[in-house]
Amino acid sequence: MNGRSALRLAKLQEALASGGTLHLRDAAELCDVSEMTIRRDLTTQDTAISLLGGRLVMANYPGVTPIYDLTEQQASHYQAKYRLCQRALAYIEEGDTLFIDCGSTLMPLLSQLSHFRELTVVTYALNVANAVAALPNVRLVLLGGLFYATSQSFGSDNMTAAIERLGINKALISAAGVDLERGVSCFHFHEVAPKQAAIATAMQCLLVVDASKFSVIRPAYFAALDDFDVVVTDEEGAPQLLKENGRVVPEIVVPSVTVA
Amino acid sequence: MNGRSALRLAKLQEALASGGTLHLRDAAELCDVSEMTIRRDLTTQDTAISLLGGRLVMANYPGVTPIYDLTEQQASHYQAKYRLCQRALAYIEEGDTLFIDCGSTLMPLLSQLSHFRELTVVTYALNVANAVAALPNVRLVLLGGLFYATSQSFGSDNMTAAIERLGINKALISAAGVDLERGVSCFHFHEVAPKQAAIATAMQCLLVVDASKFSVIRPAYFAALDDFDVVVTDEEGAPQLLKENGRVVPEIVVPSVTVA
DNA sequence: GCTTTAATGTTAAAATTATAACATTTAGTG
DNA sequence: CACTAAATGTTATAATTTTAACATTAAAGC
Repeated sequence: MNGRSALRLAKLQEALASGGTLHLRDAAELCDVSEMTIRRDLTTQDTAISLLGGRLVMANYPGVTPIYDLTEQQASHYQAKYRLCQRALAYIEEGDTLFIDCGSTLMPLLSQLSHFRELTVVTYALNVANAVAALPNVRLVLLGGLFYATSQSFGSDNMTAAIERLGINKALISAAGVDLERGVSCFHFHEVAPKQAAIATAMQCLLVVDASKFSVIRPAYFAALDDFDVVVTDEEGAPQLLKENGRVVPEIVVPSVTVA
Repeated sequence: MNGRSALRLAKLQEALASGGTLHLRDAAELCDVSEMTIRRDLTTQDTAISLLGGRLVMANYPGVTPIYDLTEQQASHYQAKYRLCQRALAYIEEGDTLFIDCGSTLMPLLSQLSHFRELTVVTYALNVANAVAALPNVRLVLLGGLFYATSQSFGSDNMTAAIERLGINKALISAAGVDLERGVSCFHFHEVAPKQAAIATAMQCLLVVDASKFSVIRPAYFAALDDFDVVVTDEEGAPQLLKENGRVVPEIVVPSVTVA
């Protein structure tokens, strides 16, 4: 290693600290060395900076795009999710006040909300908030508290009271497990209060889950299946699965597999 | 414009929502069109996605690297901000519970927090929360409410009560204006309650402002100058400016201009 | 169903970026 | 001060990305 190299990287890191990119040629000029030297600094030394298309960007830096490639699988997985949300979208109307649950299931829905004139979204998830914050037509209410990184969501002891004060119209709930006997469950206990409060206040409750969640039980049970008005899912078999044993289950919507 | 194009972009946006990059060739395959079409989508339509070195990355997305080029001036401007925060950093100690104000001033501080073993950060700003959420060693408490896009922060009527419940150790406050007579002010009224509550509860209050804020008055006054224990600023003239008229002002820290 | 236009695809050339090999400079050592 | 080794610079070449022009296909209107 090399002291001068480390100094150069520190300088560049400072310049990039609050975002933005710096062209390799400018970085070289800034440090008064050749482009090749900067290149070598980046490959030789251990740094938070990546070179992407001739530009230096912060990688693996808090809150900043990590530079890694999405695999094709990962990318195509979004397609399935996208279809699921497309169906849930049919239930959303102009002017609604929506409760959006945490997790990744409902994320594809959010960008679609830009097509409405005016909506309100209530959430306790950071990733949901970020997506909604970018939409000028959607009023965002974030329920704060202590941050739980695993679910990218917040928990607090007055979550229930905070939710009950809001005029939530429709609740879109996701889950990690759905079982006819035991009901609907998730991984984290701090999610129970907001989910239950939302289900209690909302006029209409939608459970949005892909079929892999059926017949699965997770640690934190939060609702019975018939607390929901609609179950939106993505596989043909799911309705039968739910209806067997002669049980009454809510309306089930399965997006047709043939989507353009 | 074109509906199909918008759909493709929404799809790609979803795929990129949680960070990472997607190669143009994979994006084309995912959408089942040619690379050229994706290229055109990105240049024709208004999108949060940028093409950088053949890879799609999120740009201008909350908490994610905005893709713009830093001019050499800008790059050195970050150095100034960084130095300002570097000085404020000297006041932070292991185990502190920090209140971090909204705005861009304190952002360079946040990445530095990774060097501590354990901290707690309380904030009502989305950009701050995003930066802190990425730090595994920092406990994050976000004070939620209605989102105000202009300041990337939340406002609610029980902000004061929520802050008083927390054991905040040190408050790092930023401002848009500082005036000897009128005191310290900001742009948005919803920021007043959290700032005041934090100043009231914290054991130590730091005002972190660059010198351009002096002798400036903004719509929402929230504190007097001597409500603070320390003023951290970045210009030699500032202390004199504050001390004239024989007024008592808090300890002032000016980062030395001579930094390697 | 024909015409027209918009959308998409294809190809080749230009520009840019990455890699590798070798030349030169600089710093340290006896 | 020469010698050595590390660091940096230079150049040429290869790979990739961007741009532009034109061909093809699909959609919309009459």
